[in-house]
Amino acid sequence: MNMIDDSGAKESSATRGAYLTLRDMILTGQLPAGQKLKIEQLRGILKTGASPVREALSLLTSDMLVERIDQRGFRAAPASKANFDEILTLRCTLEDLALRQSIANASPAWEERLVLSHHHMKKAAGRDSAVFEEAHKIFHMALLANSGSPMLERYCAQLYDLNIRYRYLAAASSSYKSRDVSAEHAVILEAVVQRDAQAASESLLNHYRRTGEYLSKILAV
Amino acid sequence: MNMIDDSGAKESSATRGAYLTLRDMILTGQLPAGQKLKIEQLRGILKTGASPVREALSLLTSDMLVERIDQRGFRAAPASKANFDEILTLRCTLEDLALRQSIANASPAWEERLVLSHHHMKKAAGRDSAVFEEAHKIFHMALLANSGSPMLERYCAQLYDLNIRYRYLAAASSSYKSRDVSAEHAVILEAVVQRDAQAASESLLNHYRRTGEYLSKILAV
DNA sequence: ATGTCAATAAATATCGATATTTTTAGGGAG
DNA sequence: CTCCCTAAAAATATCGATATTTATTGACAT
Repeated sequence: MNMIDDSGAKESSATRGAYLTLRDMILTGQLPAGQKLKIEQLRGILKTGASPVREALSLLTSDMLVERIDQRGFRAAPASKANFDEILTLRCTLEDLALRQSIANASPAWEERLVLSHHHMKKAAGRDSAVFEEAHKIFHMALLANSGSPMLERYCAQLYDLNIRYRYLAAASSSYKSRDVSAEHAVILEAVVQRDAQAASESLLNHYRRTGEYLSKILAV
Repeated sequence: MNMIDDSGAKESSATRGAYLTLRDMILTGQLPAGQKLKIEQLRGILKTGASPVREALSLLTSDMLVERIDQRGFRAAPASKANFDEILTLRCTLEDLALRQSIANASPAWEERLVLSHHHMKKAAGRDSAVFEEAHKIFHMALLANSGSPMLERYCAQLYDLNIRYRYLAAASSSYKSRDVSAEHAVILEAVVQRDAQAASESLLNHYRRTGEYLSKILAV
């Protein structure tokens, strides 16, 4: 009956907490790709029982962030240039589809949501990297959020996260500052507002491919 | 040390056993779409502890066959015409991509594997429905298995299963006998052997869309 | 009647202990 | 020196019991 404690937020369930923490640790590289994830070890970090840890790892399997080998435990999903290229290709295919569907279903509410998330992202530009990352994801997901296709959006979100992981892996988000990504974002938004699906898709895909090229060099095999 | 017992197969882990059984029960409709999945109830059916059941359900979340509502348990993923249409669209997009990549990477080994799986499927045509279903899936997955893109193949396999579920839902595989699907399969295979990506993709997508139309009518809202 | 609230029942989530399995390490035989 | 087999250690997987949370029921006041 004493939930007045710690962070103030609702730590709904131990499993969910473990899931979110582990997810973050893998995305940011605190848990390196390919590393064995031992239950006892994680129990220590997450300060919870074995069941929630185990269940969180099972859930992370959905997101392809963790691999499960029957009877032999879990490991952080391995990373490779081939995997990165695959993610980029899939992202281009699926986001193209999602963006076009979103534009086809365009509504004032969606447009407003887009403008707002773009605004928030711009405001977060100078701030803490983690804050910007969050806003950046929200903007990009908002672009796809009107497709009327929940599964498609889920796949896109998954792939987005997998891609983020490579960004962290390739040297703590230095890629953003070196290029004028904010101009690219503005171009995408403008095309969407104009309901120009072709232009929107092209600029979105180029946005990804440029970052992809950059990361590819760094990941060079 | 006495593993001489029952079925003869290796029931590797309780979790895996539960996963496979539950998966089958959901795909075939023994566990109806949207149904609440209570741990105790499943424990009885699967004759195992709560932990493996829970973990199996978490894993089925990956496959979008089970929904997890934090603190409120699990339920079989709901089914709807909208969901069915979404699956069909995604399947067409992703399998098109996978098939074209597979053909681009074509090799004698892959071609032989294809011919064999096609042969096995034909032999299984008259047999038990479950046997044919298995062979049918293997043939279709073999078409995509040369894409060099594991994630893409995983998505395709997932979507294939989700689609199967609707077939069961729409009246126990009567759709197969009513149409000459075996001819369609032969056409696809032939196009692939000829390395004609365009023709292969078109016949594959038509194959799906025809079945889709048929099911759509039955699922009529 | 109807809506609210407390008490009860049911189900989920979590813990701690134990059984199983895999990995590691050590000690001869070839 | 290498290979294989066995014993010990470590880690995973599973069970049974308990704590928490959600859902249900029925009494009571409006």
